[in-house]
Amino acid sequence: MNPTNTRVQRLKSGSLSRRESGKTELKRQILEAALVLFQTHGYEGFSLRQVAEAIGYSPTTIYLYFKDKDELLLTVALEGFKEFGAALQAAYLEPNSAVERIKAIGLAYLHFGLSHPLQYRLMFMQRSEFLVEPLEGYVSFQDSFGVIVRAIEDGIKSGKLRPLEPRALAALLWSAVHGVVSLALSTEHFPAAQAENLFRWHMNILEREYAID
Amino acid sequence: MNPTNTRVQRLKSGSLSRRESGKTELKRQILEAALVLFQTHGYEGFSLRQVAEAIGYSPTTIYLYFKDKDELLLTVALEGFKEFGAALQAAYLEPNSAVERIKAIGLAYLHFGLSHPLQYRLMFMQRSEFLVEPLEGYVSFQDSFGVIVRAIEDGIKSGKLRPLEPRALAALLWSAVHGVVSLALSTEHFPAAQAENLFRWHMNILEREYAID
DNA sequence: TTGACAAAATTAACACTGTTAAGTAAAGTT
DNA sequence: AACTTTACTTAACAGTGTTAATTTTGTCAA
Repeated sequence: MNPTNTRVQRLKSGSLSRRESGKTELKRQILEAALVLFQTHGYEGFSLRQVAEAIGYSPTTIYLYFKDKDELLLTVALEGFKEFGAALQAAYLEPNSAVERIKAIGLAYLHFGLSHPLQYRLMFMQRSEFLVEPLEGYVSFQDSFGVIVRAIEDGIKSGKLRPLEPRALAALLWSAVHGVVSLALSTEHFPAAQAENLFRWHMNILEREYAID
Repeated sequence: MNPTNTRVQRLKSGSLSRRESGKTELKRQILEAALVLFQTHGYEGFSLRQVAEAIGYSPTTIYLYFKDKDELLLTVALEGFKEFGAALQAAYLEPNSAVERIKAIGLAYLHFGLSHPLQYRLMFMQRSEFLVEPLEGYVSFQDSFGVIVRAIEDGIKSGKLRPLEPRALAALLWSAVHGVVSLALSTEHFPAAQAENLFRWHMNILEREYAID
C-alpha cells in the first residue's frame, strides 16, 4: 500500500530471499503431506487439519502458504497434471511411427488413470473445474492436451493421417479414452483388463478410420 | 428379533399401513426438497440441515427416514437414474431403424447429461460408486445399460449390425458418449454445440464400422 | 548485547457440518 | 384410564474450514 514499504522490502530482499527458500520449503512440505494424505484417504476423507497434524504444524499455518483448502486441493490436482503431462510427453518422444505414437500417448493416459485412481478422479471427475483453472508457474491440462494435438499434427504433416482439425480429433480421442478410464474407476465390475481391451478397440477403430497406408 | 414381536406387528399391520402412507409421505417430501436443493447448490453445497430447514423439520428427523447423508444422496442419484433410464427407454421405443434407434438412445443420453449437469456429475463423476450400489425397489444404472444392450441385440438379430458381443459394444458406446458429456460438463471452453458435434462424429464412426447396408 | 521490528506460527474462537443419545408429546391400544 | 408405541425435538459431541488476535521466533541496527 505504502510506496515506502515496498522500497524497504526491496532493500531487504537479500535476506528475504534467503528466508524465502525456507518459506517455499515449508510450502513443499505441506504439499507433499497433502499428496500422500489425499492418495490414501481420497477426496471425501481429506482434511486440512490432518495435513497440519502430519507435518507437525497448527492448522492455520497452512493458510500462510495456501489461500484456502480449495487452493491446496487445486495444487494437488496440478501436481497430478504435471505427472500426467510428463507421461504423455514421454510417450510422445518414444521412437514410433506417427500413428503408433498417438496410440502410445493414449496408452500412457490409460495407465496413468488406472495407476492413480484417486488423483485421476480428483482431476477429471470430482473437481473437473480444475481443468481450466490455471495457477502461476504450473502446467495445466491444456498443455497435456497440446501433446495429443501435436502428435496428430505430426501425423497429418507426414501424410500418415487424414487431414482433420487436430484439436477436434484430439477431443474425440480424449473423450474416448477418458470414457474408458472413468468407467474403469467407477465400477469394479469393469476390471483393468477389460478397460485395456476397450481402449484398444477404440484405437483400432480410429486407426481404421483415419490412418493412411 | 423376537418371533412374538413380528406376529404382533402383523396384527397391527392395518393401522400401520395407514400410518405408513404418512411416513412415506414425509420421506418423499424430504427427497423432493433434497432434489431441489441439490440441483441448485450442487454437491459441495448440499447439507442435511438445509434440507431439514426447507421442509420445516429438525435435522435429526431425516435420520428416521434415511440412514445417513450418503443414503439420501444415493437416493437423489437413483432418482436421477430413474429419469435417465426413462429417457433412454423412450428413445428405444421411438419408431426407428435399428441403427437409428441406437443413435437416438445415445442422443437421449447426451441431452440428459447436458440438461441435468449437477445430477449427472453426482451420478457419473463425483460419486460414481453409486453406479453399482443398488437399493431396494430402485432402478439402477444396470437397467439403463440394459436398454443399450437390448437395442444392440435387436440390431444384430435383424441383421443390421455386425455380430459383436452386445455388452462389449454397449460399453464402447457408453465410454464414448460419457466421455463427451463429461468433457462438456468440465469446461465451458467446450460448449454444448461442440459436444453435439463430437457426439455425432462418434456415432457416424460406429455406424460406418458396424452397421450393415 | 540489547532493543526494535518484522515474519512466522500459534491460540482461541466462530460458524458450520454430520451424527448420536436422551427426552417429550401425542396417538393408538387394551 | 393406564400403557405403549410412534414421531419428533432438544442438547450435545466431534469434526470441519476459516478468521482475528496473540505469541514466539528470527533479523538487523544501535
